[in-house]
Amino acid sequence: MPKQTFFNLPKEKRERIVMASIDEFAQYYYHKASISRIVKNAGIAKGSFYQYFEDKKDLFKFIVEKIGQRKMEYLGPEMSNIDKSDFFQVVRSMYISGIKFALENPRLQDIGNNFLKDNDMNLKEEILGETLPKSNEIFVALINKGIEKGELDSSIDVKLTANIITNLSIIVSDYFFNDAKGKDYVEIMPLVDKMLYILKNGIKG
Amino acid sequence: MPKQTFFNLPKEKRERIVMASIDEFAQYYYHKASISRIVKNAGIAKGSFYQYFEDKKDLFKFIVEKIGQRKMEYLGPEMSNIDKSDFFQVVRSMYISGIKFALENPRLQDIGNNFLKDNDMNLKEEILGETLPKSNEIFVALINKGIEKGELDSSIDVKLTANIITNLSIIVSDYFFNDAKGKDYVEIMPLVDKMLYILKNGIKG
DNA sequence: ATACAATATGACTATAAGGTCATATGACTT
DNA sequence: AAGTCATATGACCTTATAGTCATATTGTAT
Repeated sequence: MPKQTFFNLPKEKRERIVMASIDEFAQYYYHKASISRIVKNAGIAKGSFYQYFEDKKDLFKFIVEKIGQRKMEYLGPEMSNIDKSDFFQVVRSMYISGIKFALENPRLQDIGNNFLKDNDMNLKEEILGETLPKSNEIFVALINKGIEKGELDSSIDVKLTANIITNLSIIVSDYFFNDAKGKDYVEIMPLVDKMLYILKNGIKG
Repeated sequence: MPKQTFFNLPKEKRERIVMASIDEFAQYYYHKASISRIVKNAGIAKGSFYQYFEDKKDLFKFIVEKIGQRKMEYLGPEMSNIDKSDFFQVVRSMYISGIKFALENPRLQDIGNNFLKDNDMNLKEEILGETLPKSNEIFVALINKGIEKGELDSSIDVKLTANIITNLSIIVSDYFFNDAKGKDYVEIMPLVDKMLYILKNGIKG
């Protein structure tokens, strides 16, 4: 957590620091990000930075939390529909919201995705704490309900399936941004639907 | 490419350097790996290192190529069966061989996986060159043949499917090592089969 | 005006990185 | 024994990092 001093700062200054940090982390990710560059771009003194944050990790944690909150603004509404819609509708909305978030917040998406891919388990544990498992648990619950309702094949491995669905969401947005670049928002839906078709029916002829 | 000097070295010394490098990259990955630590652990002088390699990237590229070769020793035999077996048999063998490689070469697996996840596209491009797209192309060809033979649903998006299959192979071994840790070799097959079941039939009830 | 606390500052420390280079060593040739 | 060449060496260079700290500035309350 940033120190109280940081929160006492005028909003404009706080935002300058946050912006400079996001720029830095988006370009250099955590390990290669430089506090010296951040303070230079934010227009504050090095010493001031350490009046606001404990250290680099403290700042990064703050930024990652901000990203999480932002993403929740996209996913939250879809998750409240969980009980009304059927399984594939919910997954579909979540994938689309995920890509929409990525489209509208490319730098945040970049930081978040890279962080999730990072192999520094200590860092991940310290920063995500108990947040990480939660995403999977949501899908586990969703899948179990889908099975009860008969929407899903009861013979699937629930945990593995939850894992696949989580990862497919990353795959579909990576695919959208890398392999199918240049496309715009309207082209998301067909891609997501193609992926969901495979998830639903498999690829067997 | 390492300099000629490196290849002139006695085998024992060369292997000491390779081992120390693998240890270093497995623990610190590319960006945080330290040449100073490598030369210390290999028992050679810093100056000597630069008689053998152009720079850090040169060494890493050499190690990544070695890993690729090693992995091909596992996957190669399966790929020669491509024409005989049916689609899902081939994919199954490749997944299993992949996990077997990971089990028997955990440090190499670690370096390779982390490198593939890395977002430093420059580094990836410089090191993989044209190797990266090839993996996907193999699956594209395989899928097209599967469709021709009627083994696969002809309405699937081939490129997307190839992408999914490539990524599922990473997912299944990550899952095996992280979420299902402690399990031993015999427990791979059911896991792979569960995943293939989903790929084949989907999860719809 | 004075006193006090919060904030701002940048030179500084300590550490480590990748990479260089003049010199030393040792083996093989003549 | 002299000369040549590949190899070995570690002190050294530059550059960068995260983090510290004594001092200066500012705003506020009295």
